[in-house]
Formats: sequence, structure tokens, C-alpha cells
Amino acid sequence: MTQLSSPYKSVSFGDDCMLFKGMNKCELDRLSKSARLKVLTKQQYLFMQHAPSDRLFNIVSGVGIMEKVSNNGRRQIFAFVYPGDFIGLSNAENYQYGVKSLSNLTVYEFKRQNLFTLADELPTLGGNLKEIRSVVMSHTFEQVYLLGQLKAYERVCFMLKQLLNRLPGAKPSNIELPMTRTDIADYLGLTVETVSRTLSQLKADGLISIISPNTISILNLKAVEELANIS
Amino acid sequence: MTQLSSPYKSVSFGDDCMLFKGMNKCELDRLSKSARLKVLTKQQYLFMQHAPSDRLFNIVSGVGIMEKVSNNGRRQIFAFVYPGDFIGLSNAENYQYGVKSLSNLTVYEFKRQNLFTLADELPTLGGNLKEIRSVVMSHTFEQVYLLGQLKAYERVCFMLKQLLNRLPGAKPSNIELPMTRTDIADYLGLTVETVSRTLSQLKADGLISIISPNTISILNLKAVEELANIS
DNA sequence: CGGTCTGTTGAAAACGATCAATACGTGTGG
DNA sequence: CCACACGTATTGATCGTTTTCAACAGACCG
Repeated sequence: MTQLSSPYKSVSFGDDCMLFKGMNKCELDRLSKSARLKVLTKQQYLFMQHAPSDRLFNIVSGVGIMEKVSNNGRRQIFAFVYPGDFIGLSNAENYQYGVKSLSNLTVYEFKRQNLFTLADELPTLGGNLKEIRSVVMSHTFEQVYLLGQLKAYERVCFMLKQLLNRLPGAKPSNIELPMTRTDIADYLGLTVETVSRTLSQLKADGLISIISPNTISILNLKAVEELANIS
Repeated sequence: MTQLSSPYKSVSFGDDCMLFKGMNKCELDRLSKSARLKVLTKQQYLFMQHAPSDRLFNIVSGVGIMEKVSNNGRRQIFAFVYPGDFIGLSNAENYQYGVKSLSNLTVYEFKRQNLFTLADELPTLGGNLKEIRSVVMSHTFEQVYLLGQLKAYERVCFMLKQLLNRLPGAKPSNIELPMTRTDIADYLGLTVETVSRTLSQLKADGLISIISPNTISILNLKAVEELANIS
């Protein structure tokens, strides 16, 4: 019962978490009854690509990746998922991507049918799901533009900007990357080497500082944002 | 009143048109009352990027493009839209893409608010909208994979395959391209020259035949599909 | 007939990928 | 504590694909 409300408060979702937005205590209570807490350690699959898409998830804490791996071994990361993100909305029979944890990951799991039934009864929930679909769509269009039109260094800058906006705790002076260079490469449609070289170049140009491989600080935010500019 | 039902039959939507799927006569009637027929000639905008997103559209006949143009002039085509396709589903205030006709284009226009109200009252319609969102999402993920992972010749083959599946009247022996090489390039994240060269190469390899610049015939479908393979 | 738009082809340049070597960091076992 | 191995990141050299710049061909239209 307090399953939902407790992390809901502790992680301070409030407005961040689109799933719960605007719901009253009674509605949250009903929602919590159909939720189940699930905890994963590093590099575990929340669900595999092609598995029956019978569950949906709301990230409570940790970071994960949404990835598609083709039969010839190429991998594309569709998104990094952060606390408050909601995963699994699709009418397809099977997931067309897998979701894997990059860190310890805590999620709420909903049975697809339960959640959809509930969404029909609770208009706020139904509206939130619609809103989530819309946001995911919008994010995906941005990625299409990035992959179709941007140069390597623009893509990297865009990702830095995106991390700044979305990664919990990220500040220009300190971005703790939870993902490897390979993950970044597969997200941006580049190779590890190109990502590494691009970061080195940005560092040489004085735009960023690479404190450790997984800790980056942005020295010239304006310049990074300008290079990233999608508009 | 027969606004909807007449083209609905004449263009033989039936199962093709996801918006009307499974709806009974009475429901179709209500839907038709909130629809308005709109006819465009070549190269007209159905709506512009950044315009307030207060209308939604269902393509009756013709072909259009969904495009995003950035302020530095780069253009990415998100999709080609064909009869039966539904456009404009998003909760954003403004369209993040524009839609332009490539040929004469006939559409049904719905006021956003009307359609959403109706969707709340007619479960079938609401379900269809959900299904449409899901299909669009799935299509967009495919494009992300294409842009992030495929080589130029694989992208072109994928597009040929896609045209075959989606373009009305397309057969392996005869695909009438409604779009220019530039449109293809901006869809596939390539340049015109690369698209042209790739098609010439496919022709030289005996996989396709270029009857006229806008008429292509696939000679070796299996080979084209193998190169296109996304899986 | 000349102009414009679209498509094709060629040559050169640039960008990113690939192959290969090296560095760095962390954890393990001697 | 040090030596070593393993995974990850960086850097260098080279290769290949795609872009860019440029010329030309064909279709359509005034």
C-alpha cells in the first residue's frame, strides 16, 4: 500500500514522475496495489528484446538502457532511462527492445492488463499514459534528427546537454557518466573510438574537462549547447 | 454525413485505415460529423512545423512527407505518409514537424479537442488512437536503428522494401516513386548524390532496374530484402 | 530556344570506421 | 605489497565510405 507512496516521496518524484502526476491519494492507492517492486543489480535485464510485452515499468532509482540488438550483432541504444521514466508502452505483442540496468536499478512493475484496465477507470492515469507516449515520441524524433543530420561532435555535445537535463545529480561542473563509451557510441550511432576522440577534442578545445573517464565537467556550457543545437 | 463513409468505401480503407477499424455505423457517423474534407495540391503544407497542434488528419489519398527543418537549414524527413495514415497525435502544444503534400493530397481534418472528446466516449476510437501511437512509435524506432546502424546501401534497400509494403499500387515489378532523390536522401540521412550512386550501383549489380528516375523495378527482391534486413 | 529543376556521374576531400598498440584502473592471487 | 590480468579508455595510422564540389544530361515549360 505504501509501496508507492514511500519511494514516491523519498525519491521526490512529485512532478518529475509522469505516471503519478496529478493523482490523488485514493488513485495512488489503487495504482500501488497493482505494482510490485523489483530490484536489479548491474547489467541485468529487466526484460529481453522479443519477450512478450506483458509488463510495464516505472523507474524508481538507477539508470538503464533501452537497446535493440540485431541478428548480425549491431546494437542501437534507443534511450537511457532514469528515475521517473516509464517503460514498455506499446501495443505490440513483444518488446522490440530490451532494457538492461547500468547500475543498481529499482523499478515498479505493472502487469500490462492491470494497468490498462486501471487507466480506463482513472482518467488521470489514462491521461498520464497518453502524455508519456507523447514525450517518448518527441524524444525519439529528436534522436532521428540527431542520427540523420548531426556530425559526430554535435551528437556528443547533444548527449552532454541531455545528460545535464536528465541525469539525476548532474551539474555542468560534474557529470557522472553511468554508461561506458561503447554505450555512448551505440546511442549516437558512432564507434567507441570516435566518441573517445571527440571528447578528447572537446577537452583540447577547452569546452569540457575529463576528470576521470566517467566524470566530465563542462567548462563552456554555452559553446557545448550551441554545437548541440537541435532546432 | 456520408463524408466519411463514401471515401471510406471508395478508397477501400476497411482494415487498412487504423482510425476507423472496428467501428460501427453509428460510431462512424459521429466521427464523420467532426471531420472536414481538405484537398491539397502538390507541395502545399498541410500544417507547418511549430504551428499550434490543434488539428489531426487522416490521409484519404495521395502522399505526403513529415519533415523537420532546423534553423541552419538541415532537413530530416521523419516519414512518408500514405492513405490510411493518421497524423498529428501528440500532446505537445506545437507540431514538431511539418507535413507537406508530394502529390494531390486529400485528408480528413479533425479538431483536436473534438476528436479527443469523442475518443473518451467511444472506446473503439480510443483504442484505435492508442494502436496508431504504438505503430508510429514502432516505425520511428526502426528509423532510429536504420540511421544509427545501417550503411547507405542498406538504407536504400530498406526504403525500397518499405515502399513496396506501404506505397499504394507498388509491386516489385513497378514502384512509382512520388518523392525526389532529395526527399529520399533527407529521409535516409544521406546526400542526393549518395542515394543516386547507390541506386546506380544496385542497378549495376542487377538487383533493380531504373525504368525512369521515378520508376523502379526490383529484379532480385530476395537480395534487396537481405540487404535491408533489420532484425 | 534558353532556363530551370532534377538526376547522374566524376574527382577530391573529409569524416568516421577499422585495425592496432598503448595506457589506465581495479581486483585477484602470489 | 607487488605482479599480473582483465576490462575500459585513449591514441595513432590507415582505410573506406560518404560528402562535397563540380560538371553535365535529360525533362519540362515558358
